[in-house]
Amino acid sequence: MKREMMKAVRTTPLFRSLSDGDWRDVVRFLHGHCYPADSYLFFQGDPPEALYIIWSGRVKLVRHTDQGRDVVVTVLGPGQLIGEMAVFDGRPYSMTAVTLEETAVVTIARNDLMTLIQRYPAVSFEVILELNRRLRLCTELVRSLAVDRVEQRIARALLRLKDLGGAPAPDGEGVMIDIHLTRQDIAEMTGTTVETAIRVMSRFRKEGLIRNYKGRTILLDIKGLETIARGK
Amino acid sequence: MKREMMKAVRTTPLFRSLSDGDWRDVVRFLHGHCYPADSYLFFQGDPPEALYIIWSGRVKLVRHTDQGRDVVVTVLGPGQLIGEMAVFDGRPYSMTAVTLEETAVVTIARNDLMTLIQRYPAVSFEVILELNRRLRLCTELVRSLAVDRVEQRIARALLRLKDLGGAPAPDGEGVMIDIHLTRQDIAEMTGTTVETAIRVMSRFRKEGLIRNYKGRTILLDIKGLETIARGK
DNA sequence: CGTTTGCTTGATACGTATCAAAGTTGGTGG
DNA sequence: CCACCAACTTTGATACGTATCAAGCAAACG
Repeated sequence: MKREMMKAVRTTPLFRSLSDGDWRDVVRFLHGHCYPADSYLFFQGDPPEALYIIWSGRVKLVRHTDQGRDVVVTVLGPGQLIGEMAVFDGRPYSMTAVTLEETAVVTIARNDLMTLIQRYPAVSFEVILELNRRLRLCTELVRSLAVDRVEQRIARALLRLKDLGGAPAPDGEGVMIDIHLTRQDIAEMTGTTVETAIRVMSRFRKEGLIRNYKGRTILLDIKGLETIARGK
Repeated sequence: MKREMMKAVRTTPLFRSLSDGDWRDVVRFLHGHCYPADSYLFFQGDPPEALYIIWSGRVKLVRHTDQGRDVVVTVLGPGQLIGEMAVFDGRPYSMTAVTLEETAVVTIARNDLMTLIQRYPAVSFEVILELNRRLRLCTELVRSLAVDRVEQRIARALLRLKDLGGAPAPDGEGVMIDIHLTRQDIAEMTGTTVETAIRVMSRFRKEGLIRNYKGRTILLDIKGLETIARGK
């Protein structure tokens, strides 16, 4: 089990370019952990202890407000990194990481990681690429929040989630987003309220764009959603 | 002049940890350029040619929409990098870079930069730190756009700009934001319209929070702006 | 000067938040 | 297996913030 987990992590972008010898060196620093659904990997403001690499499951990153309203900045899945930001600059985690379902992760302690990226420049470069990817996504999210209306933002969010956790619908047609998300999560991903998120999703359903199936959302008309996402 | 420019770049975060010998190697790849106000360093969608390091002046990064409305994702000043994202992953620039005033930059061609970061791991690490910083700012911007009202977003923007281009007011009291920004720019930084931005700024002025001076904004009551920024 | 560019104000319409209440679902224990 | 509870979803009525449209004004500029 643990061996299998490590093997999967070895093919992760972060480590894929290491030689077998280097990998044997690196693997000593890795630790496996498993969390049930709705548990916290760390909280916004905690000191940076470790980098997390998701092996299985999904994790949302939530940015809290002084007041009650939270924002789900992103949802991450297998192979992706959590906590890199804090780990590299040593400042507290800027978001809270919450599991959406049972999740297994591999961690590397901050100090060990710092050693590794000095020893293996290729790992460094993969980190740069990953930060890059995040920054591009984040920039696009900023644009969307700044100029799109709720309907467009939700359409975009659904399409993004499809890319992250899409699977053919277990019954009939469509692409299922196989991630446990509440309407509240959708609302927090799109900077709106539960009620509005529900209203929009209902309308999408009535228009045949999406469909519900055991608490999951199935996308029926991706072209249609893309049209809405781009603002008609 | 050019020598002076290079000397300044040497103290930039990206290169500060290089030895004198390494620096002599690096400096061969650097090129100086100067742009008047309102000129374009590159456009969103252009292939990534080079990394830019600002020596003097200010540059805004604008993300365009399919429709007309643009978003100013950030404003950058001396010592900061432009175009890193595209340069590292090789994909087109995700934003357009426009000078807000006369601006001098140092550039490194994409290929040369790739060579450098392989040769000098310390540079790699500085890149990671810079991407980190950007990502933190971008995340906070997302949060602000998602949950804050316009008034709060503008207060936040003013405080950020103060950190970037703040200087003691040339007359009387207050801290001047020494950057040429139109109300349109403010609106595009905060995801609102010119008219709304103007209304909010006018109210701030009437309440004694800010003041105008030769086309610049002077912050008179930073505590007050911080109170508004945090939502009453 | 006239023309452009940016600033300002007002009237109105629309999108979305807010508050309230009821319906639905899944899980738990009797 | 059913009853119950808590969490989540749904719908409606209303209020509020902000966009939009329109028009006038000031300053910069060739």
